[in-house]
Amino acid sequence: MSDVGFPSASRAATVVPARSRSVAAAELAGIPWASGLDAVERERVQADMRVVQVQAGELVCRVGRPVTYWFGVIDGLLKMSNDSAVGMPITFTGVPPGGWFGEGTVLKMEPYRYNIQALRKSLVGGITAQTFHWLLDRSIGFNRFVMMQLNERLGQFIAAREIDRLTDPDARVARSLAALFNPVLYPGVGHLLRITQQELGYLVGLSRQRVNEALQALQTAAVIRVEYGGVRVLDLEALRRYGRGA
DNA sequence: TCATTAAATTGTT
DNA sequence: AACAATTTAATGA
Repeated sequence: MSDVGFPSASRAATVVPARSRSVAAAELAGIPWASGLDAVERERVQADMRVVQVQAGELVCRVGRPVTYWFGVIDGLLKMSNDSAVGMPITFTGVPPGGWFGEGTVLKMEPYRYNIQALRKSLVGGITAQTFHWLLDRSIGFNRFVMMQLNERLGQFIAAREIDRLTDPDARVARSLAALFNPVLYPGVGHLLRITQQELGYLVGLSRQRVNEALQALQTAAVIRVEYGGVRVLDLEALRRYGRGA
């Protein structure tokens, strides 16, 4: 449960040996919002971006910590827990590859409002808040990405509240999966989401057995296909509507 | 590259 | 929660 090796302004750089590295140009091309940048912007981002591998259970950022980076999942799976400082945890959201988060807090330069922890060994990238703002000031494509991101996430939170009220476990699993397959928020996922049934159970709040049962039902309904270590979506629209009227 | 072994994940009780 | 079956990853010839 230690912090990751992003050099936070105050201490981490001295406590944790630099586990972060820079990115190659080829890797940068795989990052969703990087394709819309011009050469100058891309160069600065490449110089600024740090990539670090986090182990399962490690915290990427903690509530109340000063904002230093805008983060994104390059590979793996993170869990965003939106718990209040003292109270009970409120919502759990999975963050699959292609997901970038924290722009709300980076924008306002407020402390982080969530805990983000790795559900499995993951590769996380980040750019500094300074570079984030620099991009906002000059790249229209970047602005468009962030705007889409904010808008889409709003929809996600509304959907998440609805999922919490659902009683049918199959429907809960279906909707949660649909959220993870969101092509706007998580362009890195594609049609095959790498997630174990154990991890899914942890996100949805169900036992692994029940998740397995739900996945089988969804597969029978020809909405998804269950694969080893992952789920393939066959009909995203049907997955979103599952448990409601067709 | 292939065969063997260990580890992870799944399906079932 | 425990178990067996299956799939993947790691290892070494």
